[in-house]
Amino acid sequence: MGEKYYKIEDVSIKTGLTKRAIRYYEDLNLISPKRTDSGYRLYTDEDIEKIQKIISLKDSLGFSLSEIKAALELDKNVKNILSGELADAETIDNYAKLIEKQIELIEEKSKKLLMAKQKFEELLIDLSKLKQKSKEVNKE
Amino acid sequence: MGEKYYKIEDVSIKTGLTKRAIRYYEDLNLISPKRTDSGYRLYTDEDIEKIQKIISLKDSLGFSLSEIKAALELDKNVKNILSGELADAETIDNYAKLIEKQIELIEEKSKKLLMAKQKFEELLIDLSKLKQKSKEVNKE
DNA sequence: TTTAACATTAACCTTGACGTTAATGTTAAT
DNA sequence: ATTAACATTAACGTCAAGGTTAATGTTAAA
Repeated sequence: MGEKYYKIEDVSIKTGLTKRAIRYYEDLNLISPKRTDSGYRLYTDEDIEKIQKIISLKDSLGFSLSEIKAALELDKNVKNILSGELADAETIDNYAKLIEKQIELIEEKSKKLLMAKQKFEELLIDLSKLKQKSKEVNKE
Repeated sequence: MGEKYYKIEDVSIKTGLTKRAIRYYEDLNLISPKRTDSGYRLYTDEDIEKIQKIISLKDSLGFSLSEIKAALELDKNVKNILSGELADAETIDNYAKLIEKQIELIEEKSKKLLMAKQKFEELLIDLSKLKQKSKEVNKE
């Protein structure tokens, strides 16, 4: 199968990350692109999707790169099990608990986010009321 | 009115931040506690609430301290206007736009958070199905 | 074939958000 | 009056997440 490969500059353009950041993520074993014989990094579409996932987790969840690594590995391990890799009941239970923890963490963050949003929305409403009033005053 | 004041160690215990971090936030002008004649910092309940707000913004939104500062100042400016400080229509509009931006940012983060949550929930479901199957196999 | 535009590693630099240590002052209790 | 347990500032250290620079190799096009 003829897979398409991208060089690092293309990936940089596609993802918005700098080349330095992309290489840094490789240092942390977050991604592992192929190489040409001469040593150039070659990225697949999958690699790029993974990078975009990383960006999203970093920006939205405020996760550190090492937390992201843990989450991605958890995801991968579970998917391996789901696709046939054998695992005993205890292992499965442990993974399930880890996932539950992640979900709880996300829910907590969601809640706080919505609270912050609500505060801003209230401010906005108050401001628009104020604007309305000042308009009426100027009419007279 | 006899306001209650806390010293830095109490604040540290109440908020979970280290004393170093609390002083650092003061360096960044995020908080401005009173001082005793001898120079000891004195915190009010309001100060503590503000610190808790900062912690929440930092952890849930993944905001940097300077972003938090901007958001808190925006909040304060708007509240000043709402409580009587005069401002022309343009100023009000500008603040409104800034608030809208914050809200959009929060919505974006919320969306991504929920997507991540959903992925984990799907994993969890698949895992529990798998567990069910392995139980059945062991019965035979 | 030489040049422009890519790529590589290695090494040092920077910024944010604190940790740590040192030297010293203050307060409350004994 | 002394001591323990607080407090202060100042200064240097650290860690994550890259930025920047230097020296060098590769590739595609003119």
